[in-house]
Amino acid sequence: MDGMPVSDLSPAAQDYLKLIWSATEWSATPVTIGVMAERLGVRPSTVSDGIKKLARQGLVAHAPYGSIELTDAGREHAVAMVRRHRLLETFLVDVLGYGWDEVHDEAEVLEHAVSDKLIGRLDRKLGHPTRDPHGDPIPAPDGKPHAPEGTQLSAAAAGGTVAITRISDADPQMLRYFTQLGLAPDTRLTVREHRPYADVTTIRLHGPDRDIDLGASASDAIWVVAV
Amino acid sequence: MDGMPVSDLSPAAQDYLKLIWSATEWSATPVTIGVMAERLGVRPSTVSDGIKKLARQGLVAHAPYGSIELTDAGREHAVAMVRRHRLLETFLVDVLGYGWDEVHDEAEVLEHAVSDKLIGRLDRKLGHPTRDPHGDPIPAPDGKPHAPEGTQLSAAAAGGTVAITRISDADPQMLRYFTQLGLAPDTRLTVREHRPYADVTTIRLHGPDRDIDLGASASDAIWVVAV
DNA sequence: GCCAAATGTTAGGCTTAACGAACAATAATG
DNA sequence: CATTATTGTTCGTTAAGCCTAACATTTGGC
Ligand SMILES: [Mn+2]
Ligand SMILES: [Mn+2]
Ligand SMILES: [Mn+2]
Ligand SMILES: [Mn+2]
Repeated sequence: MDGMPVSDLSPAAQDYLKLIWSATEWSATPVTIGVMAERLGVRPSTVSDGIKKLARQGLVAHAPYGSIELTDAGREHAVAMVRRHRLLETFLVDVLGYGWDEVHDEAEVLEHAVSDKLIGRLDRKLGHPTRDPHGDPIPAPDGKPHAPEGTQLSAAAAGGTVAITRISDADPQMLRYFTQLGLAPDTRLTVREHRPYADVTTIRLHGPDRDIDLGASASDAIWVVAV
Repeated sequence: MDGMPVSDLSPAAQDYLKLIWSATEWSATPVTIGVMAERLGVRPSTVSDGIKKLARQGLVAHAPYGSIELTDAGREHAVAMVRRHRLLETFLVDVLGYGWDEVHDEAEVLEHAVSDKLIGRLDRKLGHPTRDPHGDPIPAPDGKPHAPEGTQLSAAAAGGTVAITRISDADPQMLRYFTQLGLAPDTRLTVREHRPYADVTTIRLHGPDRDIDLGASASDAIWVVAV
């Protein structure tokens, strides 16, 4: 029912691996100790120690002051955690009626507490979903790599017609704002213009045919593909 | 939606309180350090330390070498945990199709990871259930005391016709055996006889009208009420 | 009622995950 | 390219939760 490694790792280790994997899912920015500390809300010294231990366990490759990369074993654990996280988010929205802005923190805790059996049952109950409420792909049980496509809205060519692929779930407040505007995965729109120094992107929503101005943080959080 | 204290307690503390409450739910045996160590699978020294800390926090009353009792504050936390545990078990059976013998350990972990919001949603989704898959009452959100009734089958008067109120979920193997026999909460039966030194209780199942011999451990795990 | 057995407590260690302070290495700036 | 700023590492400490071993108290058998 589920082909991935049972995570006998600590919650902290699971979060480290998941974060390293996720950080390179939509952009190629190298993962540093500082970035990890920032995102995990702990001090760099904590992450430095933690990464050293994961390196000893053969889950990451890391030379002092060097960059951090997952080994094959580490990637397996990471993908398993991403799958758990996204299936749980999908469950919370589809079955328990949560809003898409409410699920991230709940899943962040639950992902460490659920068994592989529960994840298997959830997957079946949900009809083997392939995307979570934010449009992020849900890895298959065997951890098959999936090719995420799309670019940030802020980098999309003006004039093009696109569909939203995913929206970063990092900021619940922003998600609520997007809900108000009618922006969600699969929404279609046309990129009207990028105003450089104002850092504003103007888009036209299809359907209601409304024009919307988005700032840099918003147009960085939205990923689109040409349709 | 949920009236009970948010548990900012550690998983270990939550389990301690839940155990103390549960231990006196169906019998009046005093809760000792030894009993707790046994049931939690840790050493008595560990429990002794833990209880001392809970006493300092005002959640249990305990003088050295004395008996252990919950304070009002401790009872509130305990009942909240019991509610979580039993709602989760019910969810696993009713929604995810688990067997009643498979839910205890899963709920034992999940109960520490779910938010009050999730518990509220679960409760609504399940239609505000009042009993868990083993027949145990689910405390109301406000922690209202519920009066569990019934006696152990081993202590039920011979000749009487009774219904099963609850079956202890402590031993999954035994639960599977009961499933085979057709014994579950609400099953009706007649107590035929107790054979003293053989420690065997013979019952007659209504419906299939089968006679079954149960040993001491089995007839201690089943609680019945007269019908 | 005394003494041994059973039960509970204390003390000292271990591990994990966090921190801050001091230090080391790398990157950026003039 | 030298110096400063940024980033990462190491080390000593703390707090939980667990353990074992030694000790204290209570209980129950005689
Ligand atoms: Mn997490
Ligand atoms: Mn998501
Ligand atoms: Mn538990
Ligand atoms: Mn139960």
